[in-house]
Amino acid sequence: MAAEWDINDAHIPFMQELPYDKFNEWADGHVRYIYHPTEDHARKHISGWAMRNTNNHNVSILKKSCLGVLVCSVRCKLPNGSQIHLRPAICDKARRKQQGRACPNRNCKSGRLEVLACRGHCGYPVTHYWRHTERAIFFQAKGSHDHPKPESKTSSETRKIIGNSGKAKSKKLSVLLLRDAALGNKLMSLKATSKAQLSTGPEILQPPPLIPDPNYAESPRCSNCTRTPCICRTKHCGMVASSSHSKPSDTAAPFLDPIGNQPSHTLHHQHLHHSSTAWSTYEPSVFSHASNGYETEGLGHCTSLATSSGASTIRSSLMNECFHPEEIFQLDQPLRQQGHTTAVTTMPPVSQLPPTATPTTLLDLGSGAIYKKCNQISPDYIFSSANGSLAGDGYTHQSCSYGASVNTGCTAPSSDLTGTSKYFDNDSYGLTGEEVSSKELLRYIKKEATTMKHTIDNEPSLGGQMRPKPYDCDQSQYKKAASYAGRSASSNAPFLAQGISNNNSNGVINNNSIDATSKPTSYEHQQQQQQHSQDQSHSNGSTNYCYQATTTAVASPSTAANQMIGTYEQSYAAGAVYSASTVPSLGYSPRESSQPEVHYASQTYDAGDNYRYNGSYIKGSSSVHGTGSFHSSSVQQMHPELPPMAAYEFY
DNA sequence: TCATGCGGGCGAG
DNA sequence: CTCGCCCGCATGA
Ligand SMILES: [Zn+2]
Repeated sequence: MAAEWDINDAHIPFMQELPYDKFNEWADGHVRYIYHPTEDHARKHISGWAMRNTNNHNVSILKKSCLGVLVCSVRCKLPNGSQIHLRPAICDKARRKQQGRACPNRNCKSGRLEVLACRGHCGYPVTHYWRHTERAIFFQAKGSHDHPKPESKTSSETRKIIGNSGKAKSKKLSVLLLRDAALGNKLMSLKATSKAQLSTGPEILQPPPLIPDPNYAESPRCSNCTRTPCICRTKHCGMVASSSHSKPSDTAAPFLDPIGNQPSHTLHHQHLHHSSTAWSTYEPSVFSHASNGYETEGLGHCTSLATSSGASTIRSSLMNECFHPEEIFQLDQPLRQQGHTTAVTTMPPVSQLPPTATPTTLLDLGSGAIYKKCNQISPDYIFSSANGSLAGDGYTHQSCSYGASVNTGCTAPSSDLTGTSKYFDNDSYGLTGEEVSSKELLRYIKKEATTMKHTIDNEPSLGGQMRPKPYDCDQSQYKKAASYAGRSASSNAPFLAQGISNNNSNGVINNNSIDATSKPTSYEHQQQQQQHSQDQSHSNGSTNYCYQATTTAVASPSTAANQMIGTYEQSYAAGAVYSASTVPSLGYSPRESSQPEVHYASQTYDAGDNYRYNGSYIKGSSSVHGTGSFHSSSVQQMHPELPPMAAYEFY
């Protein structure tokens, strides 16, 4: 896992080989993924969740917050037992319109659609961050959705089409929903029945639980918050519910209330089981979605939670509660009968699609969990433990990871250099050049510079520290993070620190860095299965996947080669070095723990920073690099045109 | 009409 | 300062 990096980091460590993750449409929980620049879904910032763009005052990082899901005010149930979970319109205006509409469920007379707000991140909507670099598209999610999955875009689109054709849109919709649900349920049931099925999505299934556990286990923190003391409400599936509790009851409350009535509240209180029940209502839809992503969400959380709590059993129970495959199936048929055979027909595809179309989602889940650990752990641990060394686990991981990364970095470095050239290439594409000139850039730069300096010294730590922050609940986390950053900076982490703040922070730049986080997924999958057990151990043990720290990193310095980076890169390189020494790299990899593949080298920045800024800020423009060296990793989220280079470099 | 991005601004903490 | 959010503008389906 690449947990090491954080999107906000001014400089992300880059690895020679990025462990690209499969696209996860339903990323949930604190996960980080690294997608290939050519990954279409990633380029489009697609998500099964209804994510709306939010202004974080950071050109280099696109931030999106979850709008939750449209549910029936009465929480009516569809024939199959599932509930309606429509996709909220991203457009505020359109969403308002949606809200007053009558529930599409034929059987629901009085229900009206209302938005079930997401408060999965410490009481606030789950946020997704996208950062584009030449070689990769970095994705990071903060928070675990405390609501059912909304209809997937594809399904919603289908509905629209159908609706258009016919009038009984609502009805048709309901049908569709049911189908979706059914599919999802089926899928779920299948999953539940055997992991074997996982094949396509096996990862998904397993991962979630596993991942969560470790993370959870390791850190006292709540998955959501990451913080040790869970600020959030989360805890279990209950996360949501719990979260509501814990957190701000306020926020939570609203959330619940809307639902209607009882449900949410009860659920929360009840906790898992109840929650599960609650979810169950939702779940159907969720699952359906799941087809795409797979339900990781609902289940995942639950499972993860459960697992953490211990409960394989729980899980099963949850599954039962949540899924109700039987119901689903039944439903399906009815639905079909109702009509839209077409829809039905479509459905199947959908179900299938998930795997194919949205296969990534599966992975994500799994990976996500893993990541979390790494990420969360490292950061948290780091913080908590301090440094180090110890920390054992977390740290160790970090160290490990870092080390690994470092190593990689080292190795990478050389490559990087070459890469640098690549960067240029990249730059060309990515950045237009422009520079983002904007104030922000300057700000970032300043920040980076400052941070860089610090970081440089410490870079290695970066990953670790930085990351942690991300996960944690915002406030505390952020704050902490910041503090950490500072701390780390002193120590090492600086980089990350910079970036961390998503929102307004400017700091971030695109670097390339990737962390291993993303890898995790890949690893995760692999690892997961293998590791799951490990993961847990992880916590214990340490290492796990991750990152051992090999020192190899050193090479990285060479990376400095990165000259290109000039600034950063070098810094990174240095960082890498550091990492080697200190850092824990994130390494994702568990892969080899020992080996150095990764290379993150985080560079410190110095001058380099500027580049980044350029790049990132530029977003596209930055051609800046022109000189070649830049890597331009431009951040531009939007255009990831560039193919990933082999090397990474920094952006 | 919307989905999406961008970015100014405000307010809370 | 950091964040969350509201709001408007612009673009492209
Ligand atoms: Zn959400």
